[in-house]
Parts: sequence; structure tokens; C-alpha cells
Amino acid sequence: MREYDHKKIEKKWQEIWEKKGIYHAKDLSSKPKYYSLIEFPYPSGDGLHVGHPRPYIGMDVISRTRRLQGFNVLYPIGWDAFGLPTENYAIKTGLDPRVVTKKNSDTFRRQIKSLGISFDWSREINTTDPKYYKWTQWIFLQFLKKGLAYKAKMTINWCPKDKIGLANEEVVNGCCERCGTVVEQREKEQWMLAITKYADRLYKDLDEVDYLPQIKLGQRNWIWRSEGAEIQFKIIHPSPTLPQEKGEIPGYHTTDPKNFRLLQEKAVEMRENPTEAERKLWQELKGNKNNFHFRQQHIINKFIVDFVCLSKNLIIEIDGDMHDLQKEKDAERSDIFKILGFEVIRFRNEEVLENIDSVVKRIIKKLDSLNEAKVLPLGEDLGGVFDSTHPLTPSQREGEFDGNITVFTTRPDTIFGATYLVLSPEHSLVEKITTSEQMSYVINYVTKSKNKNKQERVNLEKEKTGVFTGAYAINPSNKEKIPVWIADYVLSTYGTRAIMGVPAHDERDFEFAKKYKLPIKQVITGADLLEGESKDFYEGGGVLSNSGKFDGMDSEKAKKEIIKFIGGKEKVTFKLRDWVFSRQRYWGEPIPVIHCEKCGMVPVPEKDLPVELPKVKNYQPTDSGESPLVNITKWVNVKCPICGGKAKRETDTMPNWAGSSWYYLRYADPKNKKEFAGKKNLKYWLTPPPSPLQRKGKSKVLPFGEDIGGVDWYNGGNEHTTLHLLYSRFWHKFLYDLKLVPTNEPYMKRTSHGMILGEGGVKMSKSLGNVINPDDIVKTYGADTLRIYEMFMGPFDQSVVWSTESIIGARRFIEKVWRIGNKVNLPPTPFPRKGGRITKVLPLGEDLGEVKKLLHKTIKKVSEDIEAMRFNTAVSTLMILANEMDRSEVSLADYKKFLQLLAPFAPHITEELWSLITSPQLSPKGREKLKSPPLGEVGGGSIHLSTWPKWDANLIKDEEVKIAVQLNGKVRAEILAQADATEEDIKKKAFLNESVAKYIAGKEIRKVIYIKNRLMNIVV
RNA sequence: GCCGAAGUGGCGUAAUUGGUAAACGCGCUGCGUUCAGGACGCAGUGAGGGCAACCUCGUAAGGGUUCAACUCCCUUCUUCGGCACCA
Repeated sequence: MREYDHKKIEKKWQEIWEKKGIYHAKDLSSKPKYYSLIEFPYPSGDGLHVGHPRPYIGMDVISRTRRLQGFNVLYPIGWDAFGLPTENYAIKTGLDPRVVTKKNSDTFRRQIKSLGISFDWSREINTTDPKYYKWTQWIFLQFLKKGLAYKAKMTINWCPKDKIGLANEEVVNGCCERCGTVVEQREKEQWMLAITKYADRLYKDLDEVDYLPQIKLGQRNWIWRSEGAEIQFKIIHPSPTLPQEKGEIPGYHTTDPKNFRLLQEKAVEMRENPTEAERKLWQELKGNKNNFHFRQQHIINKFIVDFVCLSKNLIIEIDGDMHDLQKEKDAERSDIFKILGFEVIRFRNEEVLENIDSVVKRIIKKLDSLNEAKVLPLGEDLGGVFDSTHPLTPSQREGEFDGNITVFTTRPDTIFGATYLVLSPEHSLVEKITTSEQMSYVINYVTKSKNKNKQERVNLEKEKTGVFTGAYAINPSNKEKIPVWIADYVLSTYGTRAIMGVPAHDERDFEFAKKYKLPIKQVITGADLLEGESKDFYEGGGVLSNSGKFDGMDSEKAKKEIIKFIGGKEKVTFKLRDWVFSRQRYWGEPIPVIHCEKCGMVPVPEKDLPVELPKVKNYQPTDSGESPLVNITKWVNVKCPICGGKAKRETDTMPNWAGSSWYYLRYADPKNKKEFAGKKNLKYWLTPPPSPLQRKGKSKVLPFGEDIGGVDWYNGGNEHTTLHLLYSRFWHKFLYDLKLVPTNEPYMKRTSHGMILGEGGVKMSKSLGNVINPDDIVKTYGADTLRIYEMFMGPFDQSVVWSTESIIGARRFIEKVWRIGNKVNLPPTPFPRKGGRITKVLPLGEDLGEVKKLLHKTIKKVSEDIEAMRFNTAVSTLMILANEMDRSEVSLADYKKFLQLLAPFAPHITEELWSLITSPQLSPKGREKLKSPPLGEVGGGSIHLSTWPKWDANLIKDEEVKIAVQLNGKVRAEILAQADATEEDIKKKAFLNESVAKYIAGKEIRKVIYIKNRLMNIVV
């Protein structure tokens, strides 16, 4: 009796497979191709835990099955190795991230290889390999060429702990996705990728692909496409009014004309009667004494400040008894100065009187540290304050002020019910339209809103707030005069940052209108409202009323008509924003751009790629938020590729989404030195081959660049279904437009797997100490057992809690398979089992029928289950068959088919048994002596290169079936009958049945329901 | 708040899509084999009642549709995901 020694068997076959390269995909083979893909792992320092391999095993089952079905399968792997954990580790230890990455991926590789996954290791890639990121940089240059990569000053989400800028999508509830620190806003020059240019296609083409519904939903939610209209509202009280007589007011004034006139007199008076301290300081500051020009008692907004240097926007204030009134409003005053871009230094009277030298020194020092400020021309002194922090792309800006405010709405049909307008506090026209009476309230409100963090602002529990601007607009539908408000419930990142308030038909507007007592006007009567039902606000469609000539029209139809009537513009708006593509970090792909003093920004010539990441001593990001690369002067200082003059390299690097946005393309041609991947290979691997298993029956070979297709099946984690997928779809479509890839979409089919959780149903993590290392499991139970268990433990797409206790079941199953092998392998004579029992021996041929039947049912069920990723029930079906084979006599041919069904799940033991039973000319002993036993069947090959068994439909049919007999829906008996027996036959049999007879005795039979081959229900 | 998925033995879960609820596995109980052990074998294992054949109840709770409901509909509760003022 041969013992099952998993260690020996698994090691042996892994070596043989590798040596023979049986899992290598063949480029341009005449066989139909199949491309199955998993998300390539990030090789972390913790090594693999048992959760990692679940998707690899799942797709391995798919890939192995496809090979047996005759496909040339590409199932590749690589390392997504740029990223923060490695960089943080480098910062902590001072080790080169390259060394750390190598070490980590070596561990991952060893661990993954020990599981017998059929990856094509000859195509292994690594995003941190210059040979790889050369092409990441190359693709970036194509974006740059087409104007889709650009630099913009942006308010970015800044994580003070990780010291990097975060993309919007990396901010979760106002906190950094990875470390949980509250995110700050900072203004920075950033590289951007114009993903918004592809928003519509990214949205619409989802119809073409086979993704799980929730994945499509995630994509759609992120892009958020709204069809609506842009409508202009005329403002009838634009402010400030320009002064009537030019020249009356000096050009350096810093308030609107109305305030200027009011305050001018007072300022003159104050200038004439300074305090002692003011007089003393003015002696030091006046007349460009320190190369800076100061003004005294100057009007700014609605305040008079003591001294101001307008070229540096610095205000000097001396606190004395003079300004009691203003002192009370200090907070408001400072806020307003801040928003206007002024810095304020305050001194006490005594300081000036007693130590004037130190006061002057401090002022000069401050002045030196400040940048030159632009003296604003008349009438524009308050404008544009918010523009620099504008998060929208230029095309989405509100435009120059021409007396109109543009709003975006999806409900133009409700415009007759618009009773006010609301601007977001960030709207660039806020100051232009605000009347001077309201100016200080508005600035106050805007300042407060800006100081709220995103979370506070989005907090829905809180009451909406707002402030009236003093201005009015004309509703273009009915020419009514409606007030214009500012409120931070209007988002600064969507639409035109201005909305029309329709309280009767929008819940948010309703809330706001109620609070500020704004009129509520019903213009739609709901068609789906029940008779007599009324709601304070109604958001559905219906019939228009109070809408002039549109009264009685259906709201859907009215939308277009009204847009025409009021001169609006149909418009599709997206939530999706352009992608912030720079990181001020070391461990990423350098952005291949050079800044020349003369020529400006110059792309690195393609022949100079890759721009290799230089080695540095210190990986710490700088506090100023610049990349550690800025300090590597040798690397930074280069000659301009155009003029040869002095130039500097870009020091920003790419985010870690970059390398993973196109890696699946590289697998098609991983060693190509001339292109990111050759067109022939891409076409072979990405477009559907003419094969029977093809989807949608599209078998025609289409010319390059016109194909549907992509990776056949891509499985990955739920956490990546939105962003990674969106980004790589964007890159792919861009490359498609350049005719560099043959298909419009990168992935034809996308599924996701559930996580394996540690004890207590929580994520496995080092800090919780609940990590299970697959090495230990493989050592004790074997890779096959681990694989079977991971497939068996629960539905593949659901999270499951790991239980080492339960693995034993999978191991027992594997051993049972082994035991049956021993039985089958020998001539049909009584064979002593371990434990002394004797296998039931049947005359050859007899009873084999039952096993055969079950086998064919199993072939069908397992084949179907694998396609639907129901691996758990596939395994349980195999267990049922094994139990039956263990009990009965089994023919060699049937056992072989069973092994083939099991092979995708347990590749080692099946290969071993396959090799043992299929070379009968060699005794087991003889085989063992061979260093490298012959692969597979006599004259054949490995079980993994054999042919997937087919089921015989005739054998699946049962000749005799059990039929349940119910009385009034309760099962009272079970009868055996010929399959396909008529209802009459069954009825006769049922009525003869003892217990049935008992129940129907003396009762009237009202109805008999018969479900063929299943049950009969007798109603009495 | 909105949307989605789910809730079944002590545990992981299954159920031909409206047709015998609990397959398969873990655990547990008994017996067997063994000097012993269990990663062995056999049998049992939803709850309650009965010596038994059998009977009653049972898929989060309640109600409904149906000859028949884990499955469909309504209400409520719980859990987990996603979105979260996107006009």
C-alpha cells in the first residue's frame, strides 16, 4: 500500500511542470486563446496570508479547465511593486526600496509556487523594473502629446502624515484612505490626466462588457452622468457700481466705491490725529524708507487699517484705545483680510513706544518672506480671489461675468417653480454680484464655509445654512424677480456651482426655503401620487401647472420644450474629475519631463527613456511637500534636449495606479524592447478567436482596431472594482484611439471574490495577530488540501471566516481519492484496506452502471459550476462521487474521468495518480525509481494537458425515479416509478400505497397535481 | 437618508429557481479496529413527543398569494456592503 506523501508528490510535480514548461502560453498559436487574469499582487513585507491565494486558485481552476477544453491559455502573474508601504519601510530602515521589493517578491513567488498555480512564470513582470516602467513613462508621453496630461494649480487633498497629495478617490470620509489621518487642503502644482474627456465613453461602454451588476453600478456612481440643461439667469443688481466720475477715487483703493466714500472722511480725520505710537511708527515706515511703500489709515473693504504695504499685502495694526468699535469685530476683520489675501501683524502701543527698532526689524523680515502682490486695478480688487483654488477644469468654470449666472439643472421642467438662486461659496462671481450692504456678511459666510473641512460640510445631519447676496435675478421662464443666495449645500465641484432653487420639487431646496422663508411654488402635479395624497415637496414627474403656456404638459416632454423656450442649452454633466497624477514621493515612476529655463516644459525624448529613478540616501519626503528627488542635484540638473541649455528634471513621480493601468497588455509581449507590446501579440491575446466557446457568436476576425474583446476573464477584489478598473479602462481607450491596442475595452468579463477573514470575522492583519500563513498549511496538509478547502469553504464571491479546524475535511477527501486509486490500480481482486477491512468486490461490470451514472451527472454539474464560479458546490459534488466510488467497484476509465474533473482543483495528487494508473507496464516500484516519470497516459502527456471529459446525456437520465406523494401539501409517502411514467400510472401506484390509502379513506379527492418525475399532491 | 445583498441545525453552507428543507463538510454521540492515539472505519445527529411505526413544529418576526413558499408579494427587525446635499 502506497502512502500519500503530499510533500514528496507536490515538490516532484512542481519541478517537472516547471522544467517542461507545460503552463507556458504560446503566442500566435493556432489553438484558440483564452486570457484569464488576476490582479497582480503588491508584494508586502508580511508575505502571503491564506486570503491571497483564493482568487489565484479560483482563476487557476478556470484556467486549467480551459486548457483541458483545448484552449491556449494565458494565465500570467507579476508584481505591482511601487507603493507606499515599501517606501515607508525604506524611510524607516534606510534600505533601498529596490532591495526590499526584491526580497518581498522572492518570498511571494516562493509561496505562490508552492501552491501549484498554473501561472506562466516566463511572463512575470514587475512595475518597478525600468524595462517595464520605460513603457509606463512612454504612455504618459503620449498623453502629454495629445494634451491629456497637463499641469494645474490645484487645491489638493493633503495627508499630513503620509506627506502626499491624495486623489479625491483616496479620501474616505475626509480621511486618508491608508492611514486614516484627517486630510488637509493644500494648493500645489499637480500633473493631471484628463480622464473627464473620456467620461461619456467610460459610462456608456459599460453596456458592452460583462461585469457583475454591482461593479457596473460602482463605475456609474463614480462617473455620475446627468442629462440636463444649462440655463442663464440675468442678474439685475450687479455690484459694485463703478464710480461715476473717473479719477475721483485713486487707483490704489481697496474697497468698493460706496465704502470708499463713506470711510474716506473718517480716514482723513484719523490720519490727521494719529496716536503717539502711530506717529512714531509712521516716521519709520513712510517714504519708501525700507524700500517698501506704506500707506497709513488706509481703507480696505469696510475697514480702516493703520498701515498697509500694498505691494506685499501686509497690514500693520497697532492696538490702542482708538479703535474700540473695530476691536469688537476683530475676528470678522481678520477673516476678511485673510480671504482678501492680506497678512496682518499686530503690535501693542507699548511695543512701538519702547522698542521701535525690534518692531521695524520684524516688519522687514516679514516683508522679505512675502511674495510680490499684484495691485489690483480699479473695480477688480475683490474679484478672482477664489479662482486660484478652483477645482474644476477651465471648461467647467462659470465664465466671465456678463451679467448672467449660469445654473445647471436636470429638471428644466420645474423652472417656473424656481423661487431663488443659490451659488456655492466658491463661485467666482460671489463678490461681483454681492451688494455692498451684504458684502461683509457674505465674506464672513464664505470664510466660514472654506474653513469647514469636507466632512463638516457634507454632514447631512446639519441644517443647511446660507446668506443673501442682496442681488436679484430674473427667472427667464416667468420674468419674476428672485433673490440670489450663497449656501454651502451647493457643491463647488459639480455643475456650474450655481443652482436654481425649486423648493416644491427638490427636497434640499425645500429644506432651505423653509428655513429662510423663501416662497414655495408648486408647478408639477404628480402622476404617481395617490388620490388625495399630497406631499410638501414632490420629486417625481407629472403634469405641469403654474407654468404659463406649458400648463398641462407632461414633465418629460416639457423638459426639452422649456429649454428651447428660455434659450437654455442641453448639457450632460459628470461628477468625475480629472485625475491628479503626481505624487511628491520617491518610490514611483519619474514623470519624464524636463523644465528648461528657455524652452519651458520639454518632454523627455522617447530615445532617452526610461528616466531611471536615481538612488538616494534619504527617502523622507520634504515638509514643503516636494519629492525627495529635488535634493539629487546630479540627477535633477540636466541639459535641455532642445536648446542644450540649463534645465531641471521634473521631480514628481506617478501614483501607484499608473503601472497597474496597463500591465495586462505587457503580459501579451513581456520582453518586447521596441513597443509596450507588439500588435500581433495584442491582437492574438485580446480579440476573440474563431472558436466554439466564443461569446455572442462573434467569430468573424475583424481588422485591428475595430474589435470587441479584451481579457477574457478578469477576477479581482471588490476594493479595486471602481478606481483601478476605471483608470485602466481610460488608458486602454486612449491607446485604442491611438490604434495601439485592438479593442475598445480592456476586459470582457469581470468578477470579484470575497475576502478570507481572520478569527472573529475581521480582516487578517499583522497587528491583530490573526494571520494564517499558507506555508504552515501547505506543510501540514499539502497544497492540494489547501486548494480544495479554499474552494469548498463557501461561495467564491462572499467573505468567509478562516477555520483551520475544518481543513481536515478536505484532507480526508484527498486521502479518499488516493485510496480509491490504490483500489483501481490493481487487478480486481480483494484488496486489504488500511484498518483490515476488505473492499467490497463485485463481479466485473455489475453495479458499475450506478457509479457511471453518477459520474456523468458529476461531469455535467462540475462543468457548469466551474463556469459560474460555484467552486464550493463543484467540490461537494466531487466528494459525493468519491464517496460512491469508495463504496463501490470502479472501472479504470471512470476513475480517470473523475481525476480529470478533480485536476483543476487538486493538480498534484491527480497528476501523480494519473501517472501511476496510466502506465500499467511499469510497476509502482519501477515508477518510483524513475527520476522523472513519464508524463501521463501511455504515450500521452500530463493530466493537465488531457481532454476535459464530456457527459453522456443518456446516462444522466434515471430509469427509475422516486416520487413524493403529498396529501394537502404534506409528504406522506414515497413511491418508485419508471421515469416518464404517466400521471395515471402514478396515481394508481399512489392510491395503492398503504399510508396514502389511510389518509384518503372516506374523503373526497378534490384535486390531484402531478409534477413529472418529482411529486404528486393529492388534495382532499 | 437612499440603493443593493443577505438572514436556513452547534458551525461553514446546499436546495434542480415555486415542488420531499438541511446535500457536502466541520463538530458532537455511540460502536468497531487499535497496546495506544486519530489526519481510521461504521452508524447516528434540526427541535419536541412516542417502546415503535409514526406525529407535531421548523428556513429572522408577522401577514398574504398558492394544491404547494427558504424561494413570489406586503410590513417590521437585524447584519454586511455601496452611495451619501452630484440639483
